[in-house]
Amino acid sequence: MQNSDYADLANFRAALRSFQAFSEERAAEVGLTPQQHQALLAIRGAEDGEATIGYISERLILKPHSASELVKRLESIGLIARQDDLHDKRKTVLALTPRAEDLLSTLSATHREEIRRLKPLLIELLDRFG
Amino acid sequence: MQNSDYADLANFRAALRSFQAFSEERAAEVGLTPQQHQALLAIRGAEDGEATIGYISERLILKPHSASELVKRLESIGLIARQDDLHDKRKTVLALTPRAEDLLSTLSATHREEIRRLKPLLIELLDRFG
DNA sequence: CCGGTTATATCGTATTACGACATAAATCAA
DNA sequence: TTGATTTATGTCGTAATACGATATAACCGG
Repeated sequence: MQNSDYADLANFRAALRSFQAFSEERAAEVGLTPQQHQALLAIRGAEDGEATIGYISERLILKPHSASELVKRLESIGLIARQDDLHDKRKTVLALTPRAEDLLSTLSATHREEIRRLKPLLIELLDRFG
Repeated sequence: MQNSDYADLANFRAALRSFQAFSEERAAEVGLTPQQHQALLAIRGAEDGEATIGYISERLILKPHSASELVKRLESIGLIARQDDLHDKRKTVLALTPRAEDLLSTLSATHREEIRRLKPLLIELLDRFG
């Protein structure tokens, strides 16, 4: 392992952090935490009826009860609506409220731009790993 | 903005989270938090004399006083050594202890493997953004 | 219909990044 | 040089949040 290998790793991590920092700022501008933003995105990107607490838990890699708390907060600020699953009454299917749709639409547009902007750098950094 | 655009974003974020989860697990296995691991990596990847509190702050995108606290914790568990900067007495130059070197060496090898493994997926996901 | 599993929820706790604030050293202006 | 400003680092109290432990209801196989 050479010095440059460590530098490659450090640079890759710094690029990821840069993206996260960007994302966190945009989210904060509309009053969301990063987790809240990504939960909304996970729900919006899911198939119909697929978005449950357990699904959020898988996609955000959280323990189910942590996802439960995250969803509770989102519901309390009016960004998520729950409806019982008809076939499995243990489950709660989640949907975005219109306001959440609006917020996420704006966030997603700027995020797509930022990812396009970072793409060449990320690919270059990835290529360092052979 | 189409459904697939949201799915692209959600899938990209999920891939990043997957990498972070991997990294967090490896770090935890050797008794480090993700931040501690990345601070060590930042120091190891820096040029000679470049690794200061302020440098950590920039690379990990933390407020300087948060980096100060992070470094304090690393010092207290014997992974970082401080030495005063000769030319600017405000600064503290940071160096890894031998034990930190060992830990980071192991972590870095597995991380390089994981990045190589994830590379095709990440590039495919990035390509969805045009 | 009973034991085991799954999905979700509650509560107390530990961690940690932050804001507000502080200090010392460097730098710059007059 | 002096005085003001900026830079680098540090301390303290606070807020946010993910977790472990634990709980409950619903589902499922035999």
